Amino acid sequence: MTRKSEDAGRSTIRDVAARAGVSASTVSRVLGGVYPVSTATRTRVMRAVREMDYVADARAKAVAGVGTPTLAFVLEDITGPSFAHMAYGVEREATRLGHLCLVCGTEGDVEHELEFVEMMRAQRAAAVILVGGTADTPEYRERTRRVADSLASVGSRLVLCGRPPLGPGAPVTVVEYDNEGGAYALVAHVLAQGHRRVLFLGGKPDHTTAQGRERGYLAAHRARGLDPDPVLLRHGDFTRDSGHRLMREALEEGLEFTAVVAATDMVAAGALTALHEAGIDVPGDVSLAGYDDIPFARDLHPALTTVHVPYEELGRLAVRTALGRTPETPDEHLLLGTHVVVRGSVAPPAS
Amino acid sequence: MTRKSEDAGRSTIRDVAARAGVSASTVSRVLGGVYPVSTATRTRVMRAVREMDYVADARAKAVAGVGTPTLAFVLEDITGPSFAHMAYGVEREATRLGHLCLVCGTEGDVEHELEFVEMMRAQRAAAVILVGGTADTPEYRERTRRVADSLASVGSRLVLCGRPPLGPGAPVTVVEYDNEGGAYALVAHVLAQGHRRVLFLGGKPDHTTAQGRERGYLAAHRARGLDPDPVLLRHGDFTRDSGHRLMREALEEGLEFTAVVAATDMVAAGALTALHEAGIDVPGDVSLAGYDDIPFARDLHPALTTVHVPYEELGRLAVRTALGRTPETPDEHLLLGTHVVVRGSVAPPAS
DNA sequence: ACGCGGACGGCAACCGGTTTCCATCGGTGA
DNA sequence: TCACCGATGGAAACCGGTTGCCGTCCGCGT
Repeated sequence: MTRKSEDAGRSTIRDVAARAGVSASTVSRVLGGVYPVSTATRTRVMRAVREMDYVADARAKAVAGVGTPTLAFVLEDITGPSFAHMAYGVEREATRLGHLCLVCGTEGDVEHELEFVEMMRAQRAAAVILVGGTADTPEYRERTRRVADSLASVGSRLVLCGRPPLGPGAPVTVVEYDNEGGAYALVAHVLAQGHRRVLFLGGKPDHTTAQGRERGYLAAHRARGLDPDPVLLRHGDFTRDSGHRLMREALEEGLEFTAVVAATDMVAAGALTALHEAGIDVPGDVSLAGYDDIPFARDLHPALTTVHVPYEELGRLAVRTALGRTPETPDEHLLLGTHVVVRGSVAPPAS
Repeated sequence: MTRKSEDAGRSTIRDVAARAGVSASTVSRVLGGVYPVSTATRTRVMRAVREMDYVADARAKAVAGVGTPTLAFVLEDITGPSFAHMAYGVEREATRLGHLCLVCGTEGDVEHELEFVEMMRAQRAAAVILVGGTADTPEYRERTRRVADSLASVGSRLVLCGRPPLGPGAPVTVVEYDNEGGAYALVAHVLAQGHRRVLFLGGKPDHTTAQGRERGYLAAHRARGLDPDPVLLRHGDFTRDSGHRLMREALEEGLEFTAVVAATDMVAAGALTALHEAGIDVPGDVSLAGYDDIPFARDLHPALTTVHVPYEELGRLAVRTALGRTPETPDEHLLLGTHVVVRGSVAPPAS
């Protein structure tokens, strides 16, 4: 029966005080570190703390107003490489700034998203970061604006990350990257190689990220006085399987095209495999480009020409701007740039 | 001056009580839902709640013992696909069971890991899940055992996920997958094709996951009465860049081999690119295999033969066994199986 | 020797909830 | 008509911390 086994369970600050023969306030002050405490007392208290392996309950501290602040991160699916990189940036920056980091997955379900936000409001999270595109309907704006207000009313801040702003007046921080601009540059590059029938493998038609990239695709055509054939616009989602399926269908239909631009690298990866399966050479017969520049893009064969998006930086920026603000700070709207990364998957058309 | 603008900030349960003309206890009871409250009172309270957009402070509830439980997830880098899938499983299962999910990234630094665990102890997390291999030294076991004890003393549970157990007696749940077995099966498959010089691109020499896979590599050889040339064992880390570099170096050295087994799919991806860059055909000239079966493995060219690891299930299982236990439950040690997925990257050697 | 001030530490109030215990009230059966 | 009972709601204690306020004690200067 060692002395040690007397830790009958969670011990409170008063238990520690009793053992050290002082009051709870003194223990609190010793642990706090600033208030003057005599060396003898401090030693006794610290010994008791050590012997009991005491750690103050962070929740109680939070109630008293001195807790570790928390920040919440709500996304669709952390499994997607771009989301994972944003999550990485968010988490790194949050812990750098001494915040805890809560993560919630919504599976893309708006109801879940609302539930999570409400929970985070109850948690009094310093900031709630909503990540990823969504359907930009009037209801969305209305709803999200209410969410922003109710978060603001408990002192926490809503951040929209890669998601459309709500118009003026909502207490919101927006951090976006330029989907349209990136797609424009990418498609311009493809067109400059001489391609004229460029298949676009997009995402859900009402998804803002997908829409932005699609707009870039169209704009790049128009800038050259071209008007792309509507049958070249395909819609799916942002998964590898979607790219694979869409590509296979297009091939089976006998659709004519000399280049493919996918809405994400994942989609491009699936499409590439479908092309390979059909015995089509890339970029000899067909060129292919992606979007996101995930690490794997280099390892596809041929290496994928794509648009680099600074996802990690995006995440870092989201938390930095959200946390480093005073009530007077004007609402910010940041737009990060992207750039085309030219690799081997785009070449001039065959003939 | 709308009536609404009187939400001067966070409102407490007493504010709600005042507005509804009842006591705080009554509000608590209405919100709690079980205690008998007259319809009239309930209505008045609910109206006040709605008008003030009140949400009870979850931290305060937690102190009172009725909070949303929380679970913590500590990993090296959420950017790795296999980690991301585990994270997904953990998060999904946690929210399914009504828990919040905290995530911490350690960058592989043991000090950070310890700091995080201490924070989670302060948070009174229901469970702390430590994810991913590590250096299995006596100090590690000693230290981790202390961590497990101190977590247990505040009522939370340590879970080791894909990490070596600590020996008997530590209050720990272990959920592992069979690194050695998977590597054994994979390498046996490669050897069965006729390969005799199989390059192994491993991880850090003292990393348990890397060690397990390396042991499988060796065991598969010995089972055939083979004794692999030590120069065929290379060490790096689990990144794509490591695979790329190791492969290039081996090529530059003029090392002889007819097959390559990489410790992870990421490593394999980098290696594949290095092989392509050197003009080597896979699997015509050299066969290649990976480990993890990340979604991308199918889209490499050729599609990667690899070992499937049920990462998502691993994460789910970790939280399920950690949370669904009573103090009497014996400490569990689960070992999940893996299986080889044969695709196109392994073929018999050239001649 | 006396007064003064700073160092130290305890009491009690507070953070924002929950819950036990008890008082009140209206209705019912004898 | 009165005693009794169940339904309802308030006061106060509690969860586990922090901190303002104040009393005590000690050492110092004059």
